[in-house]
Amino acid sequence: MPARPGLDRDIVVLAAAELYNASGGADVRLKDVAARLGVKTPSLYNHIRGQDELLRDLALYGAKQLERCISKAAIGKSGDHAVLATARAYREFAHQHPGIYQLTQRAPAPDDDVHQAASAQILEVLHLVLLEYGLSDVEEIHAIRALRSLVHGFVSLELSSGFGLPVNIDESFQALLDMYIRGLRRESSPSAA
Amino acid sequence: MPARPGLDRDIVVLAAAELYNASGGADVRLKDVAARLGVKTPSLYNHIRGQDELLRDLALYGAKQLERCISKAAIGKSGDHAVLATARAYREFAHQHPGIYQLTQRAPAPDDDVHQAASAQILEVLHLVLLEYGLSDVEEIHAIRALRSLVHGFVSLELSSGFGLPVNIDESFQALLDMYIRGLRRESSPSAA
DNA sequence: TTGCAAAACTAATAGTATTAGTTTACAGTG
DNA sequence: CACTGTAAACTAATACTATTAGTTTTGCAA
Repeated sequence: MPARPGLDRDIVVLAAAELYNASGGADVRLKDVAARLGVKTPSLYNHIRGQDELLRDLALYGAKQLERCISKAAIGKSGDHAVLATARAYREFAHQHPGIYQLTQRAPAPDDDVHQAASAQILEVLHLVLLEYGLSDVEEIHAIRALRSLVHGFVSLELSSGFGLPVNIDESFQALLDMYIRGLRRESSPSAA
Repeated sequence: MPARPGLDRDIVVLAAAELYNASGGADVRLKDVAARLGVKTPSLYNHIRGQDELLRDLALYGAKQLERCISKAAIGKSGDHAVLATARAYREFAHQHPGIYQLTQRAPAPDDDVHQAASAQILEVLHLVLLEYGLSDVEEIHAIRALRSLVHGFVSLELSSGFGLPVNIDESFQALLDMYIRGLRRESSPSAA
């Protein structure tokens, strides 16, 4: 005689998200998700199609959260301050949601318009942040790719304990961003601002 | 009546490596590895302890290969040329061995001295490449972390199809390295070399 | 030639995802 | 207030993979 927990898809995704974050990116089994919700594994299938779809849902959920997070950080700021704030918010998001962050790195399926759009939103934020540097289209593409590479690479190494010493990591990140910003300025004003 | 293929650990690891690269980083099952070697799955256990150890062996194998690859690229070069060559070799390695490259990102277990040493070797190469910039210890730590972040981030996004447009990716990478090198020089000689 | 050790095999176990089919709880209707 | 249909839980069953146990075969060495 099952008491009805009143699940729905969002609740399942949220529970999975918490488990992923708690485990720092390791495998999470449907069994564990079900257990956390006080339910047997097959019951999840009333709300999700399966494991693959759940991972996609988590990636989408993460992308939306990440986008909101960096957007808010950049509100009311401009130029270098906006770039710094965005990058820091990005890194902080990865720290606070390590499991979900890693899932957001899965590329959306080519035919998954919703997920594609969510990814594009993140790029849009970076575009807006870089607007006032007055870069050409091509320069901006390079600049966005550079920023993403920089920040993702740093965060990714950091999360996988790639940096041996725990000290000075914040400083390293800051130094990296300083370098990026100097590079930006150089492109935007050949005569040095 | 089994004909003996004459396997050993290295052959198993190599076969797995090829499968990982061919699949671009997706899951590879012991079943597949066994099949490629013309053997039943349990026979693999005569040579490896299990899946986990195989992954660790692959990561180690990859780390050694990567180290050799970037070392060779930097031989006979100095300064900016050495940095560029190293970064390009790193990226090229990831292109040519996408599956193994991703496995090399798994952090070695703290008590796995051999694997730890192989990872350290890679850092050692970067250290040597940066030597002649005359950085302080702290500056060098930042510079190494920056370079790793940069290159790994770029390659990682690239491999996961993170960059929408296939055009100009080489240029983006070059622009990123140019930025890094300018940053390096600035630190090494405040009065501009 | 014989015997031993390594390395293959088959058979069996365990864990997870998934599907099929059954049952129960709740919401809306008479 | 009883009745019924549906959604969502359950149990049971299937498939796939990793792993272990125990058996057999091969090839080398005495």
